[in-house]
Amino acid sequence: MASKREENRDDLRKRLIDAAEARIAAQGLAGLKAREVTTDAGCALGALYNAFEDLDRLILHVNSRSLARLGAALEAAVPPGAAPKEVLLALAQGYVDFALENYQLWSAMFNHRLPDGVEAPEWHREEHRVLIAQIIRPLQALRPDLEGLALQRRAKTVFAAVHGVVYLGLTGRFVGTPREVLPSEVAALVEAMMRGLSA
Amino acid sequence: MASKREENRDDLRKRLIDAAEARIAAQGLAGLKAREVTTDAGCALGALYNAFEDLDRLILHVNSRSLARLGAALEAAVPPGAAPKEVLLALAQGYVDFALENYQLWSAMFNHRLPDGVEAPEWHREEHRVLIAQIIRPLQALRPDLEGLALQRRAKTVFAAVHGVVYLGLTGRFVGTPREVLPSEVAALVEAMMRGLSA
DNA sequence: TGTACATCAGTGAACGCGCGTTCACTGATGTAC
DNA sequence: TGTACATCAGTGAACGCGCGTTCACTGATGTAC
Repeated sequence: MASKREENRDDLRKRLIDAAEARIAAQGLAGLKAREVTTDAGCALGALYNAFEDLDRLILHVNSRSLARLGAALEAAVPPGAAPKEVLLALAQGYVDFALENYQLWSAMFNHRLPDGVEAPEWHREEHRVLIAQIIRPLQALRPDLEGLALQRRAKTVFAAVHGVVYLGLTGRFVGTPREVLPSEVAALVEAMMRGLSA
Repeated sequence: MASKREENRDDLRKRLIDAAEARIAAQGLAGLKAREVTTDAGCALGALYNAFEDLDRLILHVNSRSLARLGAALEAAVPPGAAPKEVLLALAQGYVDFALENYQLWSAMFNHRLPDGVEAPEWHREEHRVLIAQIIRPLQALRPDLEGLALQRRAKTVFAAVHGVVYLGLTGRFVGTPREVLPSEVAALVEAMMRGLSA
């Protein structure tokens, strides 16, 4: 059983992640400050550096949570027993919805950069793979000719294409698809890709 | 004819843009510092603020140049007299090539953010529209049923999809398409979309 | 259970530093006559 | 063309500030006996 120290430590870590998540959701990744996060979590500034290596690591944990929530949202978006085409369409719509509803947390996942030379830890990369696996399954059914690596690449391409439309649309940067038509444009994109894929 | 003062001013502006462009190309947008840029341009730190409102404005001019070069590269990538499908494919390949060859300048266009509440000037937004126009033309031929606004949106969606694949692939962030297979994956994406579109 | 010591988490003032921007001054260009 | 004054660009030291991180200290939790 956990000692008091471990309990406290885990509790503080959780409070810090909660606070950071709330701050990012409210003000975006750039609005996250060590001072504010520790105040929100009810601890001193220095305690952050006992709980985590640095602020970047804390952000990593927030992103890890977001990724898990995204995965769950995608899973929930797919109706049970749906055909592969329906599954892909549902995943794409689920992705759009998630991005719309969790804009700041979603974009924090893509905009957070570790300092030069620092790699994301393996456990976090693994989480990414799980996400792609959700696309691979229905894609496999549509493209039985694609082998392991080629299939994996194609799944990433499908993801990246949808992501690109959502990202440019939501950040409003550059030429983006307006928010109102995002769902329909993404649907058109995925449908077009599937018709192309199954041809 | 331009007075000596105007000449000097224009010359300094040009030297600053040149220097900033070179710095960004070499070290990325985040590696651009006012001190370095003015040293490179052969002027004092303060002179920057005579020539431009602030550093952000200078970056805007660099991005404007990059955008123009991108436009020219895309135009050059399309063989004269190509069929609409070929045009779209050539544009996409041209985009991949441009991003690969001008990675830092290309990503600076997408990663530069003005301070909160500051909008990009109209002349810069206009440049974005010109880019999309290059896609609209061939797309129009493939989809004569699409009207003005819907056509424009679809063109943006096509652009954003291709951009997404290239962006995630090149930044290596998240799950990206590996660099070696970018061209073939983008080609597959565009072909699929066109088959879907013309169906 | 109690006592003495060791260990480690919590504290927040202070550090450090990067870096965009300003500003008083100098010197060059332009204007009036 | 020459002189006197006005205007504005060039200079770089100094400012200012945001903000992540450290560190000497205090106090709580754990361990030994």
